[in-house]
Amino acid sequence: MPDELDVDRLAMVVEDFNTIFIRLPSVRRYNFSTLSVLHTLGRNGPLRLTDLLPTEQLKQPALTALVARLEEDGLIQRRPDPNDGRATLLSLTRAGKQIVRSRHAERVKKLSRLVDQLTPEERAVLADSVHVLTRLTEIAADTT
Amino acid sequence: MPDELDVDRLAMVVEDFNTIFIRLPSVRRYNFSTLSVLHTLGRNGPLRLTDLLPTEQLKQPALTALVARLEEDGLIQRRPDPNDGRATLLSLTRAGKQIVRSRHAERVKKLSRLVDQLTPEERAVLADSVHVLTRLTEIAADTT
DNA sequence: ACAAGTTACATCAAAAATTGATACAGTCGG
DNA sequence: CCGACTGTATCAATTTTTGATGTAACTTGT
Repeated sequence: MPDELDVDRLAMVVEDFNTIFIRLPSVRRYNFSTLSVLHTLGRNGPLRLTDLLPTEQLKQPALTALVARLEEDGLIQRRPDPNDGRATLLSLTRAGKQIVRSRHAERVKKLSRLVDQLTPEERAVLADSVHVLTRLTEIAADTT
Repeated sequence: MPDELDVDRLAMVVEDFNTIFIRLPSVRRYNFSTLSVLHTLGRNGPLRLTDLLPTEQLKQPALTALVARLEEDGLIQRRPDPNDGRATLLSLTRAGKQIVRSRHAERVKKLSRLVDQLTPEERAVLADSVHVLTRLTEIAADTT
């Protein structure tokens, strides 16, 4: 058992965390697309529709419709892009942020309960790895 | 900067990996629900519809319909549950497994490219953490 | 400074996916 | 073996997504 990085297993673990997170009940019944859009907007500040599009698994008309619904529901704001008359800047309202935050909080809660059952040594190993994992996601953000 | 585990950041990192994975193009255009069902069946062997249901974000009629489509497409198999005349056991066909495998392979490839850009020290830290992360998902499986 | 081409988003009808209500056959406890 | 319950299917109605297309705003080359 060499101490070499098992990327296959790393991918599997991430997949499993995904499903653990997905199974967490959401406050209201927004579908996957909706929650993803809220998450992305919460994470990546104001975005134009076109810039939001590639991160979501939707075609443009579906995203337009989804965004319209979310504006109706008071979860996102649309304002003209000062640099481009055709574009609209999308961002979360306070209510939208609240939803993203509360979902994140539930995931933290879930993770905390799991982490509590680790030994102190295991927790220490995990603690050291968090910044490396973060680095990985940063590399991904740059590379893309 | 204490070496204490930052669960909040851990949750964020997992969320970010989720979106990195989600953005990977899928071979054919199956929607989220479909891919999730395939993944779950691939991971958790034959399952009855009722046992599959709680892990998916769908109501029962939608899952029934989805499963019917997947059977049509030759991605899953349905056979009677020998222990319960009402139930059906669902499992992946060879073609279904192939899809799950190839999606996993793409994620491994993506992760590999990211990992390549880490320093050896960072990779070592990550390598040590993988078994702890795996433990976490096992705890989650048990707890649920 | 303007025509031609491109980009950002909207609109619309059609297709696909999801839901709630309900039906029905199989199972279980007394 | 009866009444209650469970597992899945079916159906009509609703919601979501798509492909095609339109329109206004930007850009480029001249």
